[in-house]
Amino acid sequence: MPSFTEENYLKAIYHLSGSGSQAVLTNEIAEVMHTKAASVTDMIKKLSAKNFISYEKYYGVKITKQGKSEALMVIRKHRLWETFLVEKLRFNWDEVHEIAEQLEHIQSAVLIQKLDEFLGFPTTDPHGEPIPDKHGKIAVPLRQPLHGLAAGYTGTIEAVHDSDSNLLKYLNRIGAVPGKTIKLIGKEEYDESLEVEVDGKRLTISKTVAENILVTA
Amino acid sequence: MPSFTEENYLKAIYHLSGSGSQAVLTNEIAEVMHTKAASVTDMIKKLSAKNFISYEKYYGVKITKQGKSEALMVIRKHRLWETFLVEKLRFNWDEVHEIAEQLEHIQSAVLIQKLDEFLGFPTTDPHGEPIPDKHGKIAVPLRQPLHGLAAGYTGTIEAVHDSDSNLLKYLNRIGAVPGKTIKLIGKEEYDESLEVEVDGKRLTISKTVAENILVTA
DNA sequence: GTAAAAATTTAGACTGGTCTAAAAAATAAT
DNA sequence: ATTATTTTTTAGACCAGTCTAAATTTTTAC
Ligand SMILES: [Mn+2]
Ligand SMILES: [Mn+2]
Ligand SMILES: [Mn+2]
Ligand SMILES: [Mn+2]
Repeated sequence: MPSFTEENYLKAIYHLSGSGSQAVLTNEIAEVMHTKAASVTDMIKKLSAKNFISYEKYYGVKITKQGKSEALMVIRKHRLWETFLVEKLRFNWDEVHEIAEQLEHIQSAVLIQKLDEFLGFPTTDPHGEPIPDKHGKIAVPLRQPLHGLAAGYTGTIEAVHDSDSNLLKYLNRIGAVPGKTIKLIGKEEYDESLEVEVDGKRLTISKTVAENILVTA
Repeated sequence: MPSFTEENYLKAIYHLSGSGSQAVLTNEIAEVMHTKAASVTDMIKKLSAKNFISYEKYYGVKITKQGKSEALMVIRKHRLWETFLVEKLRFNWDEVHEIAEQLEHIQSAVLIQKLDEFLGFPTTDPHGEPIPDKHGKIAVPLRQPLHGLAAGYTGTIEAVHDSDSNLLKYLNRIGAVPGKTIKLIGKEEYDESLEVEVDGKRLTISKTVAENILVTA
């Protein structure tokens, strides 16, 4: 079994690799883990020794089948707990990520199965992210950041990035939540801000915000 | 904030001290923590430096007001999570202790308040143990192990010790659960087994079992 | 009251995870 | 092609928590 810390590394590597396809570099891991490259190299060796990743010196790491499976189980737990916190305990969607970071490491296969059942086998978490099933199968939806699309685009908000509480509070305030239709009216060249229409309301959002809104392709 | 490990030590010391009244010896702690006396001495120094306990060399430790408060919060979380697992996730009462040992260390005051509310502010856990309130106030009930009482005793089962899953399965099978009336018919001198009547049924229980059943005084 | 036994503490070492500073390899610039 | 820069790895250290073995203190036995 991977340790608490190893689970966090595997999750980060999985996400950085685009669900396991590309190789991930040491510095990329260091950045998202808020740690130093030297620490990452140490951990990489441990994960490699346990066959969770394959490692070629100076050329980054690739997650293995086994590592991917572990990562997906942690992601499943994280998203189920977030759903529980919002649906059952009535948390706001901006308050749950940090708590789920802890809950995702509780070890008990039965627990997570019963939790899944209790929640009615949800398919997405409060931020629109898909929840892997008990076999680690996950629906990989086609979607892209709103920033980068051309003016005239119309689509549906599929998910939003969940790690910044202030962003989520803001998105909730302007009604930019998963399921809503969003139109891209125009782009401002100077600061790359976007003129959009969400839920019938016209407003301007910054580049940073637009990068965190994921819409249908 | 105390660490994961420090919380487990504080909880053990609190229980061993009889809710904080008596001093606790190094070897007692080592035994319940499944560790060695040398490790306990090391930890004692850390807990003492943080003012969770007061420590006199060679004469054991006493838990402080602050240490007691921390211990009670961990106990509160443990018992609320056990209640959640049984009441909401439909676990059997013998399956929840180990999982609650992990869940009790999740850090979030809001979480535990919302959980308490979700459960309808329960006052006892699935094994009959009282749940401290958010201020750490706990009802200290008068009760004693069934073993040691005199033949002829009649009373109510208040609680049972919860750390052994096989014991709990057995108690459930014979109907010796909190709330039930229990009569002590007689004692066998040889092995200190007891002849009892639980829920109208006559049966013999061993000394070990009787030590784990807590009844009204 | 001294000796033996038991309990406790110290000394030194190990693992997991982290860090800084220095060395080595890879990439970019000229 | 050599130099300069960036990335990555290694070397050595630290902290939390644990261990074994040895030293110290307390308690028990006679
Ligand atoms: Mn999250
Ligand atoms: Mn985490
Ligand atoms: Mn318990
Ligand atoms: Mn615990």
